[in-house]
Amino acid sequence: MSLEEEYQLQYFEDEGFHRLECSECGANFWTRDGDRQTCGEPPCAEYSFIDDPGFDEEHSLAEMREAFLSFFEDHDHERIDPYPVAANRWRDDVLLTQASIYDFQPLVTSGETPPPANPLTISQPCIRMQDIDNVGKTGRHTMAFEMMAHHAFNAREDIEDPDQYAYEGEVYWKDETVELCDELFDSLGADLDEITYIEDPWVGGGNAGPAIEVIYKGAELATLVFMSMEQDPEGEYEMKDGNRYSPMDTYIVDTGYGLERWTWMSQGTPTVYEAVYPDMIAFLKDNAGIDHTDEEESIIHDAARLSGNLDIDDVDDVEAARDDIADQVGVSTSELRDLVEPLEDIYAISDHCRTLAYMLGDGIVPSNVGTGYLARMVLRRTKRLCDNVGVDAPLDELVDMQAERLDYENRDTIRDIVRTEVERYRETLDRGGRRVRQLADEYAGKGESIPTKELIELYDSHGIQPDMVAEIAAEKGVDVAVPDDFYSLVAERHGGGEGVEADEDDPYADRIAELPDTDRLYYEDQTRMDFEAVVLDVFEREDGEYDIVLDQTMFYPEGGGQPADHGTLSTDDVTAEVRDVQISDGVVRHRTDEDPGKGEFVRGQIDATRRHRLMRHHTATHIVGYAARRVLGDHIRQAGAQKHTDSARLDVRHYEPISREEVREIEHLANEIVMDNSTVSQEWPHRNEAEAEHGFDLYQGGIPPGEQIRLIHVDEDVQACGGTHVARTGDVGAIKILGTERIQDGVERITFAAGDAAIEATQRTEDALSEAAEILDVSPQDVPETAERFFTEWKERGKTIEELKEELAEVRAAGADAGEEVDVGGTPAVVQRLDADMDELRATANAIVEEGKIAVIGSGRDGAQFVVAVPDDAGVDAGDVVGELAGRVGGGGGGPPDFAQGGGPNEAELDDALDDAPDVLRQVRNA
RNA sequence: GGGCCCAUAGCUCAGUGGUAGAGUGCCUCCUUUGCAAGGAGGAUGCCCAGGGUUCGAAUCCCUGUGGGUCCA
Repeated sequence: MSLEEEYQLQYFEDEGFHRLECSECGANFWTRDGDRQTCGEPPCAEYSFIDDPGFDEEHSLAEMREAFLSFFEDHDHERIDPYPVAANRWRDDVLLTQASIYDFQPLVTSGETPPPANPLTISQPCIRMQDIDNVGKTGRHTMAFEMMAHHAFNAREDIEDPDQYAYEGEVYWKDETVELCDELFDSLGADLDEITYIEDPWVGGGNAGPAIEVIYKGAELATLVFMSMEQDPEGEYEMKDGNRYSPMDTYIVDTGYGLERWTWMSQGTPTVYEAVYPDMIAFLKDNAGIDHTDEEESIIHDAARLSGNLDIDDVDDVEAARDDIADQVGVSTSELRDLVEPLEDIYAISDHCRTLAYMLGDGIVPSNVGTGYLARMVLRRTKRLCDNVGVDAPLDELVDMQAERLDYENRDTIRDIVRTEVERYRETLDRGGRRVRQLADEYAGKGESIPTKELIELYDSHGIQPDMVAEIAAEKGVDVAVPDDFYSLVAERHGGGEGVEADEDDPYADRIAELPDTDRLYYEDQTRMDFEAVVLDVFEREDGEYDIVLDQTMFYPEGGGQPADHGTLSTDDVTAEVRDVQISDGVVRHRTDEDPGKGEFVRGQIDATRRHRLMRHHTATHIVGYAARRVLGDHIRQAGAQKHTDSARLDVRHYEPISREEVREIEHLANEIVMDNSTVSQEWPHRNEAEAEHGFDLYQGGIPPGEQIRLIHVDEDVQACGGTHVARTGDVGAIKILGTERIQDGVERITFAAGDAAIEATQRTEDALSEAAEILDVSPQDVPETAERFFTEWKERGKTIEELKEELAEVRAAGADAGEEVDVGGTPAVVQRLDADMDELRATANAIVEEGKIAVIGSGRDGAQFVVAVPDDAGVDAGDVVGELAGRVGGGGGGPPDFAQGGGPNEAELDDALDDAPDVLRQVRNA
């Protein structure tokens, strides 16, 4: 079954639309103009709005956004504030927000959670990294953009249980959506006859549905998606991805209107960038000293208009079209290139700076993982573009220009981060440059070019772009051939083998699924440590332990970085020790050593000391996180946390190491909050209200499911949290930060202890110090100074010993107590036993050689060891001698011909071996 | 989260199992002296930590720590 009939809209009929087929591409489309030939979308048609804007008035970005949002507000839509560009703040399957619908996935689109409003309108900042190479060059690609949209969330009315989903009934569907689109165009003064609605079914992420592309004057200005089907092997519709789909109970209007395109359309500038970033472009041109004559200006303008009319979808097309365009505007290709390329860089810089402002403004910290890595990549690319085109304004200032325009409040932090990153990049380049120069020298010496293998290594392990290698190598006159498939070669190095970790098989998942959700009493009263319950089921495990399911429990199951409670479950006959508690699908399982019996009443008793310690550490984690945010900046966000009974750790995103000074400040502030002894409160608001009031910073520890979420208030800090907490901050007792460390780039770990654990931790540190003080026999305050003195003295002593050994060796060699002296083919040889360490043996042997004699020294200090040293021209290979001698003591040895060492374990054979040494020497000489 | 690279003198780095090196900077002296510089000599080191292999480890293996980098 096809989707053709899905497009037979009443609205089209009422308005007298015609369904036509494009003469170029064959696509079906709807239009008021019955004589129309093509669908209107490049390459079937050309842009017709350059120098001839499609709307009545010119709009700036802000004006166009406002026009759109207020239009939909006037048509009964609620205006929603945009979400962060860091989509991983509310979902864990993507890094960046790439469309407005991302804001409502997965919980709203699946019907689990109601939308914040219905219908709604929004202008959502988005970042798409996949077009990064095209930005600036094609005239219309941007990495940062705003997707203006209106959404309506519908649920079918003919389903069995209307309460099954978080929204009910139909708000509106296809006809109204197209009508709204048409009216919006009309309100801006567009020529409605020029609009085409192309049938273009949509598939993505397991969903599908009919969709319409809206084309006006050659530009795709909107996409209207009617998400209504899900993948289903039995489904009646086969879509273009080859899979089958069937209708869903929920169906959603998902529209996307590109703010930049609409703004561009209203201005008719040659490129989208000029419509969106007029101020920034003017600033950058001035800063880079780009100044065009009127004639040049008109060449650039014409070239841009021409390339806009071409089907230019990526950089390769630009290159291919350049000759053609140069020809048409009447200049040489290289002239055109020289005029246009600096502008392309400036366009890209403007766009990238806005991208960075979004990312950093939303609290992304550059790092080598996740969104942090994407931010770093964009930043480095932008820096390269600036250097390339000769923009010398500091990058942090450029990003700040955009951050200011976007009304971010954390502009100082953003500038700080950019400065830190630029400096870091400079260091990487320094390091890389040195490395490349060295390699270039090496290959220049060999008269070869730098091989691909080295290029890959330089890029993959050291972050040096191949073109940079080529540049530096050229200075040294060395060739570099960069293969076309360079980046796929890099990818190859990373291999494919993704380890799929299978979830642990739950042998009784079916039985668990049938049990009711366990009533979790610890949310009602976090301080109570005993309770009564009925045993609903008992599962005997293979290891002889039991999993007990109760109707209700006070036991906290492991979760949110808080370990499970321990304690006991007892009947009159049995007391079962609870050693672990887990929750799955709302059912709590208590791991015990005894079976209290299914159907029995049990009394539960929590190990109160353990729980209290965990509660203190959990509340303390919130306090420390809040204090860190106050001290280090608003970007501070939890990257992970784990509580224990004797300490806890909090990982936060931050762009530089936390200094000792900052640690002190955080500790002070944290303890002030403790001393304030304010109430720690919990509430269960609707998630939409919670998000509206507190933003997504709620989800520090992960994104909880469900409509109602639990919020914990500690001082001014609010977090969605499922853990157990003390009643007042004062109950935490005290907070002692034990240390900070960088666990990965952009993530700092703060380890701390709370309550009695803080005291114990302090005592441990003090014990260590006082023990050290005792050993050094000084007071604790003097330990650092004394340790330094001792260390220095120890080093000096080492040097003195070294010198003395050498002197001793010389005296020995010269003295009469030298060992047996024999003649080996005219060269005197000294054979001697000297029970000393290797250093001394070596020194002695050297001293003997100085006198022109062969030295054979043996030591029984540590097994049997030999050193053999031979003066020049003695005709004896020291390595052979040592090899022979060492063999006799069960070992081996070797070394250069004039100085060898070796040994073996059999010390008893040492003297015999030394006795044989003269013979060995003669043998080796004759060999 | 995964892959790769690196850790040796204050700095930049050589050193692939056998006596720890170079350049630069530093110190002293000499020459010259307005400065820059030139010459001679000298001092530098827990070779990141711990374990293993070996007669012997800066070097090989394992673990950890710290840093860098690429990818999702």
